[in-house]
Amino acid sequence: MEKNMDFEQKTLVNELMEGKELAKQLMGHLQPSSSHEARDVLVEKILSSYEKALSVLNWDGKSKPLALEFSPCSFGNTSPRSVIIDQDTNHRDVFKKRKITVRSEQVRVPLGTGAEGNLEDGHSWRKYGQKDILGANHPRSYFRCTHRKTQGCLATKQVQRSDQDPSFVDITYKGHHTCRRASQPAIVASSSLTKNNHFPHNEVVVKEDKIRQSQVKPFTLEVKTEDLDTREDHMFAPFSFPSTPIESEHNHFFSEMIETDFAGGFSSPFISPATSDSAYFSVSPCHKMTSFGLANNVQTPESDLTEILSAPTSLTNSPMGDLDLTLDNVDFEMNFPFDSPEFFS
DNA sequence: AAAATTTGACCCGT
DNA sequence: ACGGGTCAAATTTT
Repeated sequence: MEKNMDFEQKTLVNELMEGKELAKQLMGHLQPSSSHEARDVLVEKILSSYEKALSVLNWDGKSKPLALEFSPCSFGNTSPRSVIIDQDTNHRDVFKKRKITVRSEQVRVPLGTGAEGNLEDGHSWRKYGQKDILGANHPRSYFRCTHRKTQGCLATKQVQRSDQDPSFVDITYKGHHTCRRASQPAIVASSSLTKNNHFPHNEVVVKEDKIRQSQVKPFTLEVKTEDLDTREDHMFAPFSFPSTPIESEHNHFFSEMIETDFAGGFSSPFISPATSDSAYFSVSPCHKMTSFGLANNVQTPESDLTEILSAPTSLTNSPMGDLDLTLDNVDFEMNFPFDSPEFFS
């Protein structure tokens, strides 16, 4: 059984077992005599485990919960196979090797910013392939997170020179970064943001269609979302958009975006022509900067939020004003080939 | 020596 | 069969 598990499964089981173990430890600290700090640390670790487990499933952990259905025996000592997700009317086995959907986001950045390479977008990348793409003038490069082997981080990105404007590259980020970053470029960017007063606050534009907006807003980060996956075998609930403007932290959509799609760590000071019926909301980076601990290994929505808000500053000197950031659903294979079984055994 | 990149081969879905 | 994505050996860079 264990030998047949692929990497995600091992990671998932590992994280869940870790969480279970930590919860046990927490139980031991429930007496009033036990230290508050010890409990806090354990709670943090448990949350971290859950975050990681969810991210393996490409689920952000904050969106509306799915209808989880457990078979009668699943609360006992049964294998994870008994955990079933009920999406639509089909019962689905989490560990079946089948397609699930994860989102990706696409950004267009000018050449020379560094983001097209393996740095400058907040993460380090290792190139693992290049391919000539039919109908494209330039080859597409494939990168994965440098920490794939050491930390099992599954984030990837594809970089391709734009055909329309060869001075731009299109970067498609896929998957979550589950790695912890030794250095936090986002923090550096944040501090530079405070120095750099060109952009008193950043905005995230959420739009539901591709209607063009007349006014271009410099250094607005635009997120375009589409549900591209029309297949019936969704594992997870498709995106749903709020019909009203986003209400900060209570909004599932916002946190889902931040958590899920900016894990790629792009830097996007550029903007696209916005839409006429976009929902705008602004978040003060200063506010967010004070709202979390920077030294935390755990990837929190706040840390990602900071990343998204501050990252643009690394590219803010660019004269370019256009960025299309699309947030699409793409397919992701659960049986992702992974060649380092020694990592979890 | 280790890490990163290059590149043809291979795999898999359509 | 074809095209996109990944693997992995060879090569280059650090």
